[in-house]
Amino acid sequence: MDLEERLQALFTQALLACKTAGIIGSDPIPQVTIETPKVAEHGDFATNVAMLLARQAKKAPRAVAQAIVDHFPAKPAWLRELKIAGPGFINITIDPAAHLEVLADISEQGARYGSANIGENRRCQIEFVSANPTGPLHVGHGRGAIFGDVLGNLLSAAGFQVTKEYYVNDSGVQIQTLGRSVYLRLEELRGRKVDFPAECYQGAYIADLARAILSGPDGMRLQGMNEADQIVWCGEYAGGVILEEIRADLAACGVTHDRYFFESELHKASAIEQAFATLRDKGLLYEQEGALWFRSTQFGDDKDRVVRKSEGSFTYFAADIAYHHHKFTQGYDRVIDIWGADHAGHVPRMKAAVAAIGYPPERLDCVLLQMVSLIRGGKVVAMSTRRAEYETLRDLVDEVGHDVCRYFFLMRSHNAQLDFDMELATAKTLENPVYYIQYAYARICSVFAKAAEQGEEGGGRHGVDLTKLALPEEAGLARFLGEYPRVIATAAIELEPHRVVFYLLELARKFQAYYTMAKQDPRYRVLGHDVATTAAKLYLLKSCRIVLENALRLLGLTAPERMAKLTTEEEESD
RNA sequence: GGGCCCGUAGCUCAGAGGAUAGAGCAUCGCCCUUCUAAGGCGAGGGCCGCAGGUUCGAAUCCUGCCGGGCCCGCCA
Repeated sequence: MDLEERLQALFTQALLACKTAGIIGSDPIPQVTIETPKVAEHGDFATNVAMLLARQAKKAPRAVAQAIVDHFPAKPAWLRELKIAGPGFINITIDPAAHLEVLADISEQGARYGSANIGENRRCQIEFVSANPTGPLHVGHGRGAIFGDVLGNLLSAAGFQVTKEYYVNDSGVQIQTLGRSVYLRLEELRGRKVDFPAECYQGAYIADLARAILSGPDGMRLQGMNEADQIVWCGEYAGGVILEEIRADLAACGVTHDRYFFESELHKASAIEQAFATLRDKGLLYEQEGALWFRSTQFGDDKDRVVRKSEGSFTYFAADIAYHHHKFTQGYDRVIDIWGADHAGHVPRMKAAVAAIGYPPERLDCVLLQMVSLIRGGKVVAMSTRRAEYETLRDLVDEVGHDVCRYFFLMRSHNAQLDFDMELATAKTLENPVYYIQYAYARICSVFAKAAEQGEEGGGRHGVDLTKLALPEEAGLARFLGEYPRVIATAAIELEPHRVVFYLLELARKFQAYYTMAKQDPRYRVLGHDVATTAAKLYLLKSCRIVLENALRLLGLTAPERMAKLTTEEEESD
């Protein structure tokens, strides 16, 4: 139990005592929240519970606070002082050494430190990227890919059994169009003059594919097929090749899915018909103007949706219903879809579908990622999928590197639009927060290397004298390390990985500040003290290293033990 | 016209009922005999879009308005 939980328990006891004494009414006592004051003079912790109770107690908030303090259980040794302040806060001061206790937990739990059991081992599927295999991934997909990957790690750390899945639309119009696009380029190569239609994929990669087919073993065989068969073959072939390229691009930024689920599997298993049977039994399907409609308005959508077009084919949404039906029959307790903000309008219908097939819609979360703009030279790079004028994810990763790419996609709330500023990501590497964080980690490793060199012992679990960590920054650092599990828990509950990014940056800052103090004040040096002091300081550093490493791993960033010296801008101009 | 997201320092953004609103970048000043100065310390800079309301207390919750992004198909 950490300090906040212990304080919460003590205050709850005090409130019960007040209730027994008749000072506060018989209403259920409120949840005691322990917060961290922004100002140091307000103590280590504070609670506002007296102000919340003032109304029902019909007393001034400060009087209620006084009563709570009077009825407080016997103070444990680590609790120094309770002080009533301001409009009715109770400020709490604790023995700084108490903050250091967490170091033993960190040391003991190692890579597991920060994990929680919110998920209680429930199964959670998270679906992301799911781009149609009709062309390379662009930077917008990159955000979804890295966000999804890290959200998966986060939920895994929070105690869910996570499966990361990619839904592949390998049938339907888009693959037909892809096939036709490749086929037409093939015809061009064979010397036929063709009008390349606007709705076909314009990118140069289409012609590249056609060229590869023509010069490959299938080139001759295709000649013997009729046009329709050639188009089908081209679609399947190109889709397969492009999907492999997508897979490779994802791998280049450290994203792997546990499973690729193909839309064609749904068709093979007649999953759409089966899902429809369920809906039809409930009277949720009806025909109108030759099309088949799903009564999504019964579940809060603003209009009913077509699931089978009047020309007979299913809509994309029909397959989505079947797919989500499938997800839940697979035994997932929880399903998360990660979509671009342009799909916001799909959320009500998807939730409606989940409810209609008989699952509580809360079991589906749709996380919407706002749009990404790539900034070069202070200007937004115009992108057009239609004209195939866009920056690919692969080019971005190649240009800025794996870690910077991931960090930049993760550093914003999913509700905020993301400006991916290439100037910041590349040219100003010295101010880049990614390197700053990694440098903190490398510095710790370097101290340990030095310690080993000099034969100084430390970081061991036994016999560490924590009283040797008497500097205020040391208690502060330990305290901040102690907040890590809470950050993970909140981030997991809110589905907000960026909270971990901000925590990590702040931890790096706190460490760097502490470390640099040694330049002015030898007490801040880690090595070179008496054995017990050095051992204690190394023990603190070991904990910092564990938390940095755990957070970096969760975000999928590398934790380098040393960093190559980069050149500064002045040096470059020499 | 309707829906979703956003509006906070010069710029990019955290903070989502608490006390004196934060960080990075940019600007200015100071600090290297030492475990990596790729660093640290400090300063300036804010009607938290506007107007009402709820509350002991609002950047945070509610309503309206203004500005920006995305969407509103028997497309995917």
